[in-house]
Amino acid sequence: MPELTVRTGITAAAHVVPAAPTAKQCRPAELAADLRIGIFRSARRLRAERGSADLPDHQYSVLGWLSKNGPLAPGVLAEMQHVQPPSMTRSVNTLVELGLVRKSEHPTDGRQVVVSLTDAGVTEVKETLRRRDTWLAERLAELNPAERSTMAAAARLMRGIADS
Amino acid sequence: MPELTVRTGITAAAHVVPAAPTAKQCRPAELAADLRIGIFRSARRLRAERGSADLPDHQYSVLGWLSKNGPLAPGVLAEMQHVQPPSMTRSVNTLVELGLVRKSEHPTDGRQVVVSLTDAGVTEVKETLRRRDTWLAERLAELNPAERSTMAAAARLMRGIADS
DNA sequence: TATTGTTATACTCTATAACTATA
DNA sequence: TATAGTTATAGAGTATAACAATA
Repeated sequence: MPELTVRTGITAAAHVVPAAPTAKQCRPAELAADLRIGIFRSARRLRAERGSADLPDHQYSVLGWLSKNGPLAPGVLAEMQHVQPPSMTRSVNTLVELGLVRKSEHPTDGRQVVVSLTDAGVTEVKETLRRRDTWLAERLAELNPAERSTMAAAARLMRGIADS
Repeated sequence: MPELTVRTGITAAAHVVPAAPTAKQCRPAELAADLRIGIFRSARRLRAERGSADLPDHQYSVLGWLSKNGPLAPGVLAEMQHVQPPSMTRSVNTLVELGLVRKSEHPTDGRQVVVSLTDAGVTEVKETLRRRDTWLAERLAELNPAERSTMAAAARLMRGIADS
């Protein structure tokens, strides 16, 4: 358990939730409704923070996946985004025109195309993430250490839930 | 502070986070990145749970706002959804054809139209929320009481953050 | 013959501008 | 004259089907 004594005056229970939820609020059914609202509202607000290219969500996701996974084929990107291949062809072409990605030949398979981020694309991803995290960090900085600890634990639990 | 002694064996600290986050994970900058991922992934997964009408998000939001606020004018709905009036005209007409909303005359102002949910529309909203909450509640039921308490506190903090 | 990607075509959603009806 | 809403038209995004190139 972290000792934050010096700076916060809080010792052992630095991550105790300050205003304890009631037992009712912790029942799965009630909690689900509360949490759903919190998640949707936060996601909506966060998504509004964008990089300077101000891309639509579906185009930004392409940059996000390339940033996370490295160069990918259009077919793979289409599958990731749950769209059909022709739609991804269109999105990728738009991003090429914007100078955010490039298309290159596959080294061994002449049928395939490899899509990768340009420097501008890398910058756009970084800028978008930076703006979102800056906005969120400013809000989190207004919380007290115990509340931040709660959010840190919740962040990990939400990732587990989403991946289940 | 709630006493959950009997059922959980946990007394004073029922909402203590089980695996305490490290101090680093609680710093606003690091926490923001973790939380952003948790929020986006959870929202994406939750949004996939829909009612039987399987409406696109923008059409479902109209039902959601009507459900929350009662009958509204198309212009108000357009403003809420940040779209232009003609777009909302189209969405509302689609929902009318689906039998989920109705358009009526304004009692005093002949220019205005009042959009309200039909019984089918009410049912669709309830079903969507029920499916999302059921899915989420099942995941939450797999957590231990302390983890659920953490999520309950986080839910309230997220609503505060989103509304700030 | 199967796979990868693109082009052709149509439908949906959105926006701006012009129009109708009412205040 | 101002307001609420619709219609007209055009620009994106997506889907299915057909096509081209390669394995």
